[in-house]
Amino acid sequence: MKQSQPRPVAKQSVENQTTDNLREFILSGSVQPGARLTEVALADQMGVARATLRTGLQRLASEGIVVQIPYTGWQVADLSVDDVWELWTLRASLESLAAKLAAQSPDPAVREHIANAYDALLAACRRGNMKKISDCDFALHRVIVESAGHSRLARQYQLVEQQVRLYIATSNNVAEGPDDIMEQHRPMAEALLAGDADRAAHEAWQHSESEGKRLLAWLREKASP
Amino acid sequence: MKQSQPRPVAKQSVENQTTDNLREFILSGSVQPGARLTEVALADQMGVARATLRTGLQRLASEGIVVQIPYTGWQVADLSVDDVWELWTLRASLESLAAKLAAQSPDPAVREHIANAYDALLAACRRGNMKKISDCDFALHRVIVESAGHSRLARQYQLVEQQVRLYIATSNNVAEGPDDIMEQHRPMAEALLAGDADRAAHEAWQHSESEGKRLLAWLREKASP
DNA sequence: TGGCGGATGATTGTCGACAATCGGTTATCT
DNA sequence: AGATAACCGATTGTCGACAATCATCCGCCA
Repeated sequence: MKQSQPRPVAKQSVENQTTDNLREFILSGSVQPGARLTEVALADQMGVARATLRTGLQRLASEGIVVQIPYTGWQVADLSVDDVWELWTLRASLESLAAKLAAQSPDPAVREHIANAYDALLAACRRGNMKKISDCDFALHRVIVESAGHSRLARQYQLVEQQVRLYIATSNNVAEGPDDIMEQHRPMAEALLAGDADRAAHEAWQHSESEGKRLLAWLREKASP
Repeated sequence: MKQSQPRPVAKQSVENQTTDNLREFILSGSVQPGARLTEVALADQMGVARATLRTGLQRLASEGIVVQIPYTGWQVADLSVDDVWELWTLRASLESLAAKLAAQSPDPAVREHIANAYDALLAACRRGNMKKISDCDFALHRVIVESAGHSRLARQYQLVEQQVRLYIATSNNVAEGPDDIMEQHRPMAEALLAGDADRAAHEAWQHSESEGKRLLAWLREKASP
């Protein structure tokens, strides 16, 4: 019986806990991009010393989530349209590399995981449940990145995703129909399942690029009413 | 007369100075990969409080230059062959994106800067001065990355370069002849100067990949005598 | 009234001291 | 003699206090 054992303690320094909690707080959309954060208030709210909190803030600054204003305060990063373009092109480049490496992988489990994730996306699209589609879309991308077997790539991808999430959590994303989503993912998924590395890289780039272009067009339209 | 004015003070916090000095110290090869660093000794040597030094170490940890061992000490990052592969593939992907964006740039100055840097590399190769060749090779790559007009890309490229430099500064790099270096850079440079974005991206990837493969082969041979 | 300089409050930057943890050594038990 | 537990020194983790900086406000002068 599992209940006969106490739960193991997940040891984590206060610095790391503080950093993780702060990151989650910001990425959850609880504060707006551009919002000012002060060490004194946050340290008080989080029940830690200010120096401990500074470690967290500096970590989040290196992740691009906050910006340090010396002697004045900190701000939640506010992404311009150019910033979004940079993040999206970077993400596309990383996805392209991930797709190439995943397609090259000799491990049959890789092919299987990607096929399962793609099938789940197709099933969600046929059911038309947009929340489920979004989840499966995200899951497919994550499986591809994890299948690349490249820890730095996965880490960079996560950092870029975080920053994109910071922006999108405070904006309504452009909605798309299930048929479009299926069609967009088909060439990339086929290349991946066929083990065609160059085509997988190319199609992953095309997919990300078209997605990014649509988002940028929407942002520009929103910025000029 | 310039001498009639005192030199302006470059204001920089002690935290940032400490971080920069520490980074330079490590990247200069003064300490070996895997070497243990302690906060007490470094803070004493650098004449700052330990907490100030911690800021620097944590920053360098996020850059991949040092590794934190909780309650024990810090280590200069020691790159395995797999690490080098990861850094090299990441670098190739970033260079490929930079080449694509630079080739797409409508600004004629971009074309001119790349042409100048390529000409300098060719001239150095004809003279056969290996130090000069190395400098021009590096300069060409840097011009391409800067020409992409993508600050995050430039930043990521620099971070990857730093880590590669950490490793190579302590190893003898594989020497290559001037003719080979000229030949390797020709397809990429031609595509860039022709404004052919897709070919520039492809050739940049090919160039970086072949360079990385040769380094990895050399490392694997060195690891098994 | 407008501009400039100084003061002030709010914040961050830096410091040294105390608390927590780890790895190695020594002592004790079987 | 080998295994285990306790101890200890060296280090990092965390804290609160003092120092430095910035932006804003107020007062003064032309």
